[in-house]
Amino acid sequence: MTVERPATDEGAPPDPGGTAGPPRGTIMRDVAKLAGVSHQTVSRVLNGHPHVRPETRLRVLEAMRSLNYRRNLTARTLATRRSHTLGIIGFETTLFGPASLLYGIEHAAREAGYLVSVVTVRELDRRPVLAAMDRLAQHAVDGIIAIAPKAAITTALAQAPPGLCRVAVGGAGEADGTPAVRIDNALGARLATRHLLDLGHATVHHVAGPADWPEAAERVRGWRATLDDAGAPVPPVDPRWWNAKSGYERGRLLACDPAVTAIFCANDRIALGVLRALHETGRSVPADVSVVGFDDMPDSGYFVPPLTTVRQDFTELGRRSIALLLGQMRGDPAHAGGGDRADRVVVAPELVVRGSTAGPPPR
Amino acid sequence: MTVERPATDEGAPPDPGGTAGPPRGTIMRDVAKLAGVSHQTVSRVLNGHPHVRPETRLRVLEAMRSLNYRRNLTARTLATRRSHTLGIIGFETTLFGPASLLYGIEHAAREAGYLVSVVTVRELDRRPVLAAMDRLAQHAVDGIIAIAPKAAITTALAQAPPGLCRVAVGGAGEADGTPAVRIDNALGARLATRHLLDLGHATVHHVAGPADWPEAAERVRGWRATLDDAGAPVPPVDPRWWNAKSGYERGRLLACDPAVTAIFCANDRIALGVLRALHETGRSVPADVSVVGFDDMPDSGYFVPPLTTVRQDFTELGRRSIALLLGQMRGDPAHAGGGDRADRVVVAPELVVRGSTAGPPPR
DNA sequence: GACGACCATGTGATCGATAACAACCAGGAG
DNA sequence: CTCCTGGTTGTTATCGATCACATGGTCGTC
Repeated sequence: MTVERPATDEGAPPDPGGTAGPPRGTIMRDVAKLAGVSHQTVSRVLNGHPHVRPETRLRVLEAMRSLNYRRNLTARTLATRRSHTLGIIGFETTLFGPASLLYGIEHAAREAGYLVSVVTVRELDRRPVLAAMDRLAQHAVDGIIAIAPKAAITTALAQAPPGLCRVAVGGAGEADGTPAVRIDNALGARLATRHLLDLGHATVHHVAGPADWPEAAERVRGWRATLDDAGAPVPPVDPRWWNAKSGYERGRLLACDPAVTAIFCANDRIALGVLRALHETGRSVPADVSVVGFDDMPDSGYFVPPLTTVRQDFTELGRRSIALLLGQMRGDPAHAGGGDRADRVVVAPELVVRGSTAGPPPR
Repeated sequence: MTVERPATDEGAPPDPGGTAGPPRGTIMRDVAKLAGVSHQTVSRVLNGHPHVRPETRLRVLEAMRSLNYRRNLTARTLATRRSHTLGIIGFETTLFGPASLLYGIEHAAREAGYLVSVVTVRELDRRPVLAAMDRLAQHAVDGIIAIAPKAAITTALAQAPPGLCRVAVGGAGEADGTPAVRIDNALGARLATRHLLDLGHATVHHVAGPADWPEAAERVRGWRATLDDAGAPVPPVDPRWWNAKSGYERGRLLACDPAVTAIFCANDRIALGVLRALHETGRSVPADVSVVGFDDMPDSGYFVPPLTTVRQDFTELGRRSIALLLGQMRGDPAHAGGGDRADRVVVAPELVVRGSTAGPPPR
């Protein structure tokens, strides 16, 4: 029977992969030959199929080890149509939030046995997002996760090549058929605003992020709703970019108004600018004015003073988005998308109280 | 001759890719059939080979367009052994520096026609780095770029699977055979220290980064050399982690010593902590103490006061590392590695003077 | 003792491209 | 007119895995 015969007979082909020639890596056939089995049996061992005699399995494993065999994932992908690679479309990935998201996603993907390929887009138009998806699709990714802070990305996602699973993470998760994972921005804004009102402030001013970013809009919404609920007046907002410069400029104006005693900023960078503006105009924080941020960047605790802020758990966000994507790929109906509720994951943020908030100054 | 015959004869196979069946994408054969040529001719058109009649080429292109054909890169990779994918091994990619590097690398790679796959490692031991390389190698990347701030990564890189090109970016570029791209950290430190000395300070204190990070060590070296050259005393250093907490703790100590009038910090985050410590102890910046950072993070210009710092051009760094890697892959001898000098690219940083530096206080 | 079920394994086709080689055609040299 | 050369195209093997199916044993059963 075949098991007993030595590994070197078999009609004696003229040793094509012999000693000469370019150093081609060891392949399944080499392992099979050494173990005295067929390549198919090697494949079975590799994929953990049942119906392989333990003794045979050991012999194959031993052969793989001694030849230092690694399977060629390209060939596997071609045959199975599954690349075990996920595509990530990123935007502004040098910022702390997106970078953290990327980090969390990569980690979760690896644990699930996937490699991630990253494409960053510089503008949030439909065109470059479609191009990115196309590129990823050509590279045969099994699914796509888009870091999608603006609606343009999400709508572009809906036009993905059919059959390619996708998930949007971040943004506001507008319902347009693409499963999404996001932070509850409105809740975060409520927590911040509530905190300030509870400290006794008559109202809370807000330095908002860009108006066309759903995340910024949601934070405005949560802030306004909380003020309304409390019967507090709602000051005007003037949306700006997510950086310290915006906070500084807006802060200089707010600082002139002695009625301003509490400011909720759309993110920590804006808060940094606001803090500097207040400092420069001689308004002390938190004695004269309280400030709250959003994100909990790594060093927010070392601003002057340490910043009270709303923490987003980006790692969790990454984990949840991978889970959602994999569920969808598995055909799990709970994640199928399209109107059902399980395809909208919302993660709760958390208020971190530090030294930049206190009660209003006595009048 | 074959060109004239309609696309539908050819022994009439029973329309295998017809209307029924699973929606398999269009492949080269479909295009070939529609254009009335062989699949090989389609391949020639796709790869821009000469010796294709212009008329034929147009017919093929037209067929590709009308079928919305996209070539299967997996099959191409299997046949050519080139995946047009690069592997990136990242460390601490949520920090501004590495995140920017990643961004720059991805951009440059895309322009060169490559996709990037990212693996982040959590510890800088040899083991996880080797595992990361292994994973990337299995996915058939054409080359590897490692964001390599510590020596452990670089030495691990040297053990990469033979034949796999690699480049280290960041770190200090220790000569161990791996081509490397890096910032001239010593020069950056010199610029900062020189700037402070030129302002009239008797000496410059330094809050260093972790001792086992070559980048931190190089900055210490540049700082010390500059002091030596000027005949200034060299205060002791106490290496710490790259965050604001370190700067704060060290800053509290330095603030107690009235002789301290100038502090050079190993990065902007440390500088943030130092600024806070000085502020809390009532030492004014820059009137009493001058502070310089390193990195030029996005909001350093909005610290209190705006931070004078050393700017690293991460985008350029990414561009250069891709260029080096591609040159090496091309077999270009100028980039071959192994003792020759062209495989050590050093990028010069730049001093950005803002409001945190001034002359020493009058005694 | 013949039959079928089931385990263990091998054989050949297939995934979708590229590479190597052969075939056909036209035109110029001898 | 024949031969040779080189542009244009087709045919077949190949990359390295998986998948579908066939095959040859072992075992229990009637």
